[in-house]
Amino acid sequence: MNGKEEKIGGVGEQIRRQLPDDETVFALAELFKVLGDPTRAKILGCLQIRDLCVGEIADILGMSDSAVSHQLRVLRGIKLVKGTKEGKEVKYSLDDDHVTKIMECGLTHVNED
Amino acid sequence: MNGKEEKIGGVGEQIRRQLPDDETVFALAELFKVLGDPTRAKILGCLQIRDLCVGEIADILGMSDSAVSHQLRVLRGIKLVKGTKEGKEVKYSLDDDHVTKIMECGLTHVNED
DNA sequence: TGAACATTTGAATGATTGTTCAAATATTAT
DNA sequence: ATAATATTTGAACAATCATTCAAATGTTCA
Repeated sequence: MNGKEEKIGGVGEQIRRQLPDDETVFALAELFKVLGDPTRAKILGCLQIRDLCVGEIADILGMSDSAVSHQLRVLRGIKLVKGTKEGKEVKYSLDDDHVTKIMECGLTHVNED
Repeated sequence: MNGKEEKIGGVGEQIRRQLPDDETVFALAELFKVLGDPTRAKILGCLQIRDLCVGEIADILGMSDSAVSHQLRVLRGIKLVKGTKEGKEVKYSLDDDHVTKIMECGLTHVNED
């Protein structure tokens, strides 16, 4: 025992027990990672105003349809947005209004000081 | 005009006006990006339980002191945590309780369905 | 059927990022 | 001063990621 390793039943285990399980932490981090890209944040911002199709979002943000489609796939992947086919277009919308709450929550932090 | 470019005064401009300015979007994305790493999320989880110094966090999470210190630097960078020197240790704590609110906000989304 | 439009997909590229390792700094105790 | 402990720092490496480009898929309309 050289004092560097953790003691049996030490502080480590005591606090580890109070932490959320790994699965939860990873899911939470994954959610924030997806929100943590400016392009995706902008796309979500657009969809908070109204439902839009790929081409419209690309127009608004000045990006290629392809780039937008790639990001929408990511957003769809963790159920932040959903797309429903309408003729030859696909109309995208927020999957639930939780997203809006989380982003507002973040905005309060950003807009203070 | 081949129908692919945006019309003058079209949908793009109309919606663009309602979006938060770029500066805000980038700050928001930066915040979420920092939260979007499992290690950093865990560190914040630890500090929600109680103030801790680098070595303790490394112990709890089974990581090297160096790796923890690197991430604490990132967290300090956007004022999510603050560290105060106590002897040869540095005690870290959450900079404000906003962080906890944001993470709880995210957890509600993760724990549903 | 064939042309035009909307979206998706896959590979490639350049950029960013988390961890490791070794070395540096700072504080306390002998 | 020397040794031991705690934290920080910088360079390096592998892994991840966003965008681009070209091609593929699917849908509508003539």
